[in-house]
Amino acid sequence: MLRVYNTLTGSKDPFEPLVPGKARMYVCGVTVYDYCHIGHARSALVFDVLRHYLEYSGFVVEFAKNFTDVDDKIIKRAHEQGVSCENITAKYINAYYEDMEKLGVRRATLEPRATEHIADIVTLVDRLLAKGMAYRVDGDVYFQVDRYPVYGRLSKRKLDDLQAGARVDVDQRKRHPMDFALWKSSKPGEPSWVSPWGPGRPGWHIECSAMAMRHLGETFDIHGGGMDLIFPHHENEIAQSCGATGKEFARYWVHNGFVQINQEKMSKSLGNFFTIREIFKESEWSDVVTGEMLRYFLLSTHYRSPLDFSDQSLREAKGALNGFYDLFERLNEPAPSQGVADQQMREATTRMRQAFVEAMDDDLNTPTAVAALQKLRGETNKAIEAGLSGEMRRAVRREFRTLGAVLGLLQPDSWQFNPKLNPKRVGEAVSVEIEERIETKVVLSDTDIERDLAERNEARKMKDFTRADDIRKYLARHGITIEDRPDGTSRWKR
RNA sequence: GGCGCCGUACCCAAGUGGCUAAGGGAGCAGUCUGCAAAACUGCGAUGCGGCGGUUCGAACCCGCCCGGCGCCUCCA
Repeated sequence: MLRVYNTLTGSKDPFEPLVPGKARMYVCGVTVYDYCHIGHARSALVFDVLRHYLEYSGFVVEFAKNFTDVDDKIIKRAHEQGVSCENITAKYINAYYEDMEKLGVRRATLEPRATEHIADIVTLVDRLLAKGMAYRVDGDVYFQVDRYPVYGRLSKRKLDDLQAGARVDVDQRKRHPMDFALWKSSKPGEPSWVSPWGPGRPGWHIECSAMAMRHLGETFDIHGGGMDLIFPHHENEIAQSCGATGKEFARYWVHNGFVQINQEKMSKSLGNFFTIREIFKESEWSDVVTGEMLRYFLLSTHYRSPLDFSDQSLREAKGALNGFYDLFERLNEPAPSQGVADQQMREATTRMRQAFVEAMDDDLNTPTAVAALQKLRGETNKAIEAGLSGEMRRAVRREFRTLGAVLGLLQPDSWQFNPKLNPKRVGEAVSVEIEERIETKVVLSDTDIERDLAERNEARKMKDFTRADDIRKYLARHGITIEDRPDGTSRWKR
């Protein structure tokens, strides 16, 4: 049974959904005013994996992930560029879909937008006003935090502590410094909707409460997002939701850790920011390969731990994945109908599947789950060595595909031996790091490589091994590895 | 000032009270190969930042110290 770390309780809690067999989750999506960075990628991937694993475990998953499409930053960006807010949000929603597709992150089953739920938001604010948990100041409406007695239960903070730490100028019209806006009156030129309190727009936190309740009900199972959302965003969501309904809001609060650069949080001020599209653009590998490298890298650390992004870590992910795809090539080779290692392979597969499930059950321990796949890779290679039937080979490949699918890995039939997946920037010079030196190589085209390979095989037939090895060395300098097969043919990979 | 996290081999990274401290990458040696690649076999932390303590027993619990980081303000 799956156990997830619940920020609310501070412990790994068994996942028991409200409705048996059904898992309802809401994840805070992005504010669409800029391109997504690798941190967004991590968050999106973590919850995509959680969803996959819930499905693998037999749950029907209802998964809502919102777009925040009305917000100060969007308005600012629109003003800067002299375009409408819709212009900005449409552009970055599109970019988001492109990036996520390359990462292999599926769309949520529901993708609500704040601007499409103004009526729900107004109703919710009204409820809070009626209950005396919110108050009006001019055209604004604020949530009054001291009317919600357990404010701070998610982030484990006390209102008094927060007051002491407040560093921001406090709006004097607020009754308590931590009161936050549910509804903001809009200035001229800002997006605006009619409301009982005058023209305005929703505050940041209220949209998630309204959309989650609308689509998943007043109480649902999982609410997720990045660590940084614990306070104040999720804290405020809880306060206003529970305040309005008197019921529990989300039952499990799941938060992912940050991506860092050189042990420091990524931030625009430090200039250590990598957008997803930047990484794909600069990768020397095709999008399919780069996407899988990124996923492997992001899942090789537990989702709650900080994770340091670097070129080296991506390269290591590539190296680790190569082993799997080398194995899949081997599994495709001709095999006997009876294998002496079949039985032992069957047992190893069962063992590894159990290890995989056990790891994922333990708060989505993807590093250990990946280790189980690696272990199975070793066992399979050994079994092939000993003799593995064709039928068993196909069964093992299916197993890798099934378990890999939970993590979004190991799906392509072929990888490094599939020329279609690899060539990129043909004819261009790229920098490669070889033994801590940066060298330049030219990316060869497939036809160039095939031609050289044919020439080399001619030389080999003539026993001109000097010539053959020269060609091998030449290709090696350009990052091409040749594999000679027992039948005399050769294949190559980048 | 308040709250919290991390420090495991050359690198990445599981493990959080009890069999020989997972797994990957890199490395070295061997088998195989015309040479390679891949694969296989073997090697690699007597120790888990340091020092104390609790315990029959600790990388895992407690205390102190050292080093690094996050949140308290928009942020995945």
